[in-house]
Amino acid sequence: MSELDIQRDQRLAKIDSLREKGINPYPNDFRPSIGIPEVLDRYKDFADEKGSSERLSVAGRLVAKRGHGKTCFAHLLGDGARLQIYSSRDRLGDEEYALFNGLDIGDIIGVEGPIFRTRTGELTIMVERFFLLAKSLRPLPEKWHGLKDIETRYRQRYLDLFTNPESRQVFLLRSRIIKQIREFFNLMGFIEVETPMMQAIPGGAAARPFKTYHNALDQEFYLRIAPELYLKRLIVGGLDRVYELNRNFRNEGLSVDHNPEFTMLEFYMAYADYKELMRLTERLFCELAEKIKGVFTWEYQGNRIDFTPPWKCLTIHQAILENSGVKEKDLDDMDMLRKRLSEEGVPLTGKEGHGKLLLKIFESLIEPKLIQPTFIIDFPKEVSPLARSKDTQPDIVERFELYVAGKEIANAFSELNDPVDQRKRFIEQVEDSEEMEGVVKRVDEDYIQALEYGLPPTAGEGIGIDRLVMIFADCPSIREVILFPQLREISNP
RNA sequence: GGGCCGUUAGCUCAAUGGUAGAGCAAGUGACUCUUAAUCACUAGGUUGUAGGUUCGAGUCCUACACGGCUCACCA
Repeated sequence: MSELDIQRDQRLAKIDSLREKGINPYPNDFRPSIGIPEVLDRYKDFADEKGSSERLSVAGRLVAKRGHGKTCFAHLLGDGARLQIYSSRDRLGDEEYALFNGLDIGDIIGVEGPIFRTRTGELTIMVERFFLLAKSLRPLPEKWHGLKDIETRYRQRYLDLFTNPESRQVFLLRSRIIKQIREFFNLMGFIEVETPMMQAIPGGAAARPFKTYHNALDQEFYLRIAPELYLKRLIVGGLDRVYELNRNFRNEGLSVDHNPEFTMLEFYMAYADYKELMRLTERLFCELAEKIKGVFTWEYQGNRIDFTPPWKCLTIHQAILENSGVKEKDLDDMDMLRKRLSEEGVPLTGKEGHGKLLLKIFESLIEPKLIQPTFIIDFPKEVSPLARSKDTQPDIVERFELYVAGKEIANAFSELNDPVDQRKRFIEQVEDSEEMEGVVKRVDEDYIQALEYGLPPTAGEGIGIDRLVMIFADCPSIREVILFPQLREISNP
């Protein structure tokens, strides 16, 4: 019998013995009068060693216990804060005090009593009554080192959350960021919408989708890779400012920057163009920085990132010339670009057009070097099938991507609203695209039809929320900002 | 999918190819202001799995599983 089984059996035996005494080990009739962080705040200047006149009732997880014979100190963890409690045989009497000593670290309990400050200065509740609220059967991770094993932290996130305060902080930060983003867009008159996660034609991006099946409809669906085409249908429908903050699914490799399901903010604004979205994006990030961090600049993984506007803005050509050693005359020379890419070890199919080659050069040579917030503009039309062309340069589109810390954080453009042009580009896309395993490539005629009714001139943007949170929380991996990152299922042979 | 690294008690970690160990957690006892409480004693292991080499394997070799990093894939 393993150590774990022994401890579980001991605690199961305790449950039996409690039940014999008529004590329910899992009651739900205790109501705390105050949360633990509030106790610490309200009584932070309280200095009485004798105790308060008012009695508090608080609840939390027992995380430390120090018995001294006829007295016992312990700590309760609630809402991420720790509060000391003190029980003594004098106060509780023999029977109750024995029950208190029978509590295990990990148990959820409620206590009632006055508050006082110990000789060593710690705010403490004098336990007059206590209640077991949920018996814990398993030993907790080590009290000093916490839970270190990365795999266990992801698989049993609940343990990570209550043992490692830094981890808890990351997810509180994530929640505040998302709340602030919603507030930002709500105040600007955007409405939040929800569009299908299950799509017959996965559009709005070029990624491999997950496939699923609906029994009653007898039809295959794809989990969405982007909400884009549905959101623009809503703009056609007269919802002039919409945003959706929700999950996308892409059936691709996993990495520190990629999780198969990830959270994306997409928003669309009628009667605006990509230049306006650049200004809006700066404002959004500055507001987030100010409200969440209180500063515009902080360290991310050893690099100081400065969000003070205006941010750097480079055309994709400028970025390549500035950072790669590629000569200006070579930018239009497809053979030279190919040569350089093979030198970099980038695999090519041979079918890439000029725009695709440029983009690959940019992604392999430039992207990792863009540490400070940088807008990249003037993307080739060839790699932007949903973006509006520039009136002056039809091969270039009105589009920007935002890079921070070498990561793509946002992608935006003035939307293509010419249905004839859009159909042409969809057809080219279908013809040119490599056959992806199990994915039926076809033109989204329903979307074209919507465009034919008239899409107002519109600008739209997608922001990767997980990556944004990584930068705000200084996390090296996307798994640190996703509560339950995708891991392989443990197989039991 | 490739390469490198890792996997030892519930947790955090040790252990030249030679008897698997510590701290925390657990159990028993002592202790009425402790706080990584202290002190004494006790129990807890198929060293990720399966093979192999060896007189002898946690340690060396092979395969597999899971994870981390990285490369590839990736609008």
